[in-house]
Amino acid sequence: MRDPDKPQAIIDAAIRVFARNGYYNSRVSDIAREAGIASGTIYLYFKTKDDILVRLFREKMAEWVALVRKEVAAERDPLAKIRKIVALHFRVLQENPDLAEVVQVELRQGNKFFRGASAHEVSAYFDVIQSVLEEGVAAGRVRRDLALKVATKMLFGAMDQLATSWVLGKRAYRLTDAAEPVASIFLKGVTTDGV
Amino acid sequence: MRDPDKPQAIIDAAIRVFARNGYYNSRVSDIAREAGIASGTIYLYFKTKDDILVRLFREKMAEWVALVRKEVAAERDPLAKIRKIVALHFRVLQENPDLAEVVQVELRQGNKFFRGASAHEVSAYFDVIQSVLEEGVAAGRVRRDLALKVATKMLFGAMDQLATSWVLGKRAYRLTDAAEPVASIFLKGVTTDGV
DNA sequence: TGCTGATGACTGAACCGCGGTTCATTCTAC
DNA sequence: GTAGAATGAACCGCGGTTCAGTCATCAGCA
Repeated sequence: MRDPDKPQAIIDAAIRVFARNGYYNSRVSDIAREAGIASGTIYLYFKTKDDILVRLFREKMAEWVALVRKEVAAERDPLAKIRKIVALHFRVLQENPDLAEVVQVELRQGNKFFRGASAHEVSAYFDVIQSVLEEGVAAGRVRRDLALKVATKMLFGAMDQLATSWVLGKRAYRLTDAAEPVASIFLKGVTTDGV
Repeated sequence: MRDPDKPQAIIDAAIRVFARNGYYNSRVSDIAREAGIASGTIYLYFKTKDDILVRLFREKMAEWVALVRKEVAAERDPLAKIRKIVALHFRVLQENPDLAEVVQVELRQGNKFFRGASAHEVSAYFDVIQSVLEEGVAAGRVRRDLALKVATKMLFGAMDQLATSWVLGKRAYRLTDAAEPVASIFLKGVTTDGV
């Protein structure tokens, strides 16, 4: 019987290897060595090299969205939910530097991901953000005339850029320190005035 | 004598080819065909395939920053300058769809660009944004306690994400329509209150 | 003006290294 | 003994790069 833990082990090895060398500069044999198996074995569990990256991303993104959903549900106040999302976004990346490297830098290869295989997973994350903003509008805490889709993309883009800068800057500071200012600036931008 | 227009022609051809097929799926011979020359000729003007992408990006980014600097200088009010930057950012991309495709999707390959060759050009753009925010603080229009670097990255990230979504969504709407909401939300987030 | 040789841009077929993938063989567990 | 998981050397297609040959241009000369 095929080892059910092996795909996971391969994905974990791939994250380390891609973080170190980048996707295009990593050989399948490098991943195999990192995982302590033969290169041919990888093809028992993954169709192609691309398939490793796609499944890596899908798996991590699904975990991420599930975590965010859970934490957001535990919060009452819509504005606190936004703060929670930002804090979580930065905390997950800070605590998983290899994953951060792959997600922020390597995973932007061509169309393949954001346009292709994982569009669904990414838009699930957008949906979470947008729902929270909708709640905020319903509760009268967020401007009723807010362009929701634009605001959603802005928040994601802002977090994403902070994360990318942090990764490219060799993680020289604590990303989580940016959570408070990011959330504050964004919230000031979208909330109703006299509150 | 070497044709001084040829590098430009090659870069323009490369933009079209990369926009169509992506960087890694484009052969040097594809670029040559698009430019109407032989593949070997490219190596008279460019050291390697990577060199094409690096110089393409540097050239376009330098043009971009120069344009933004000029337009910003023509404006007095710091807040109007921010609005100008956002409008320009979106307008340039909207008017150059092939360039937009390359910049938003293809140019994110691995470390090579944002970490490597073109870090300087990118940070010049960041500097423009940050200077404007500083002016705003000096003029009392922007909150004095604003985390400038964070706000700068947030604005860039927000614009970048809107642009990326627009490109990935096959440019189904007018990107410039997003300029007003993006600028308004951002400005509401960073300006001093009672103004 | 027409001829000639030199210069160097241009060409594109062929080369060659790389690395993803395969598969004949070996190993392991039951 | 057997099924099927694992191995890893070898295969092979791809495409970036090279370079020997071709062609265009022009200065010098009769």
